Amino acid sequence: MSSERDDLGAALMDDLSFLLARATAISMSAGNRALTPFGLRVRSYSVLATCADGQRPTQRAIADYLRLDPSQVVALVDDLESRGFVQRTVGARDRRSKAISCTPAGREVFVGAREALKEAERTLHADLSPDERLALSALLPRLAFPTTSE
Amino acid sequence: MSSERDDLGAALMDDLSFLLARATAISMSAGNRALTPFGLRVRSYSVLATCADGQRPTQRAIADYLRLDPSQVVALVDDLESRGFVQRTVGARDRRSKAISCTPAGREVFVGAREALKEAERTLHADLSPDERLALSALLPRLAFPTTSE
DNA sequence: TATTGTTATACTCTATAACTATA
DNA sequence: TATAGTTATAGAGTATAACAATA
Repeated sequence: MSSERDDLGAALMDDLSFLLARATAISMSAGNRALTPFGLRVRSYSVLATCADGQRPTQRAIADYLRLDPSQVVALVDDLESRGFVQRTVGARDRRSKAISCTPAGREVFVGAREALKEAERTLHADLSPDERLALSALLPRLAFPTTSE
Repeated sequence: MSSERDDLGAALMDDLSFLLARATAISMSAGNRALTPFGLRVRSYSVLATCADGQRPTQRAIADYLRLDPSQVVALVDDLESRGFVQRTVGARDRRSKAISCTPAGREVFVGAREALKEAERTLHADLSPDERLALSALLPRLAFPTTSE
């Protein structure tokens, strides 16, 4: 071991893309592990989260927000719907669209899953100071939702 | 349009994992696009970067540093080697290991690729202030190389 | 016995294109 | 014509297990 960090790839250490990718890999790995007891993965959890607070987003809105292709959302909603966590409802005004709503069962699993995720994140970022965490909470949204049209 | 950001998933907006994942997706997409002219992808570029400055890391060291499975490194090095960008050399002391070294051709393509990546990143993060960029450069390594053993 | 690289396999994720039904 | 959802498919990334050569 002895810290691979300093030894290799000096060129990569000031590469925000690389750092983001590595941080995300660690985070997703821990997240998926934490969500396993709930039968969810980071991906399906995030879909559930878009409707868990009582909103009824269309699949298109979910796709845009999560930055997924609409066809991926189909599969994710299929999965969540087959387990009774969400429901599709044909749009009233626009009958092409489907509003996704969270069932009580979905809401329940979401609440537990969210706690498990938060706990995993706490463990993972235990060595960050409150200030650092605050700074990240302010900075990451800038990267995740850039004004520059991707 | 009209900013999907505020509308959906309030639960996700304070979720560092989600923000990381979304930022990474944007960054990787832009990175892969920028690297296309060089016949590289973010993944193969990062392997090249570990030896481009003249170091000769083993595949195992590369796997640890990039957080890849050793079997993935095999495929990536195969690809880079087949195009003459890197070379495998059997380790002198430990004949099990293979030192990966960068060829002049590899070095050349790396330099161009690195510039293209930096340029893409500049465009993507154009709306960040120098202070914000500095803060990210300090914070992201903390997430990418946590002291907590993953 | 343990480790490096390798092969193989299966699964997840990503990216496209095309189709349907509505608008 | 254009858009929401869907289906299908191929390619890239991830995760495991097992094996040969070497330590």
